[in-house]
Amino acid sequence: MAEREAGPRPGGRSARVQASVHRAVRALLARMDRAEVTIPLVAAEAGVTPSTIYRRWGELNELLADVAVERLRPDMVPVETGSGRGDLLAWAEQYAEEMSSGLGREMIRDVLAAEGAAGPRRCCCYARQQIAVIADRAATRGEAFPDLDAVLDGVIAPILFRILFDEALGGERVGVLVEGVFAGFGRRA
Amino acid sequence: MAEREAGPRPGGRSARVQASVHRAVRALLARMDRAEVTIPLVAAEAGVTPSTIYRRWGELNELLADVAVERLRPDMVPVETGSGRGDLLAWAEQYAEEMSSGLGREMIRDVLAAEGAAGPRRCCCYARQQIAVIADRAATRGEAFPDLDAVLDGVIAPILFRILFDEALGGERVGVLVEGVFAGFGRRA
DNA sequence: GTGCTAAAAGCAAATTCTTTGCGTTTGGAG
DNA sequence: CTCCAAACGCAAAGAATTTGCTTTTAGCAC
Repeated sequence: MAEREAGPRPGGRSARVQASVHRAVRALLARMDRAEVTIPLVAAEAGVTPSTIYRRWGELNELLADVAVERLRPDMVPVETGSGRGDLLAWAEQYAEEMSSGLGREMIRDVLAAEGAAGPRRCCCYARQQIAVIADRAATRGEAFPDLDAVLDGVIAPILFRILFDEALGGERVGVLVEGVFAGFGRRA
Repeated sequence: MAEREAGPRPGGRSARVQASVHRAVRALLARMDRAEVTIPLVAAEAGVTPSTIYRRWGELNELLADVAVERLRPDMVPVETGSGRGDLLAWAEQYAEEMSSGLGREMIRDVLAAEGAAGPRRCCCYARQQIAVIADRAATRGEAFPDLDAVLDGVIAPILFRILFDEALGGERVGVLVEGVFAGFGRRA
């Protein structure tokens, strides 16, 4: 946890530019189609020159991915329901809903479209961390809770797979996935 | 199944142009980095003018996605091993390996990066069809075989999720996934 | 076959985006 | 305070994208 975001020391000029560019991207994304957003537009909105953005991010995809990863970072701890299973179900349902929205889907695609695997990895980490919180709480209560990877494969993976490749899963289907993971416990290496 | 690919009547000029553009894309992709491929380059390689490509595909992403979907179409029936479980395992292992390769991963990302959900849907259909073949064979033999969606969620989804967001799964892990799907039978609605 | 038509391709100019060299500003370190 | 390296602005050069117009082509009716 040495790095914060993609920016250097906080407070410097560099950080201010990054912040205003990110803000500009969010503003543009809110009022126009993603296909119409261009770097010169973002630059104008942010009050910087295009070359600044080109030098820092290289291309639009990288910038959009950068912004998307930041927006995908969870901003609250999973709600507590009394049981690990309940926590996971509640969290997974909310996760599925957020990611299924038009904006959510676009952000995932932006993250995947960027070069390198850093962005996707970080998104994976976000989910993993949230689940770890739930798992820790369950352990504290003395409950059994499935392996982290089992949850990733059994719940997160299908949710994202359906959003990306097929049709978003409804809440009941998410519930079935959670049940499945809890039913299939000790089978994993 | 009224449409063939993305092209109009076969044999026309339109189809010839599409074929040569696709060929050009594959040729360029084979000898340079994807980031260096541009529409003017493809046009030159294909012997057409850039505006032809712009009018037909709009942007590079769409063209790359178009080519990628075609390349992702399975070109053979799943190998027969004697049991549904064996068939599925063999097929899933090969699928995971193909998709994990640098080229495979790039093609998936290209498909996802394009506008609209048609490309990803088609990829999903390809996998579904292949699994359906295996399931049908199993049914003919009188074997029990898990639900198609269970296989998609339990095997395909984790494979693709790991490739896209984390680290590709090894063959053993694929085997575990297949086992899991067979172990978790009638639980699904 | 001949001529007609609509769809698609070519061409080229206009526009917009991207890259790059160079000078200036800025925040931090000595 | 002074210096330095990193980052930014500016502007010109280079590429890509869009677009109006013309030409070609394949299919169809006669």
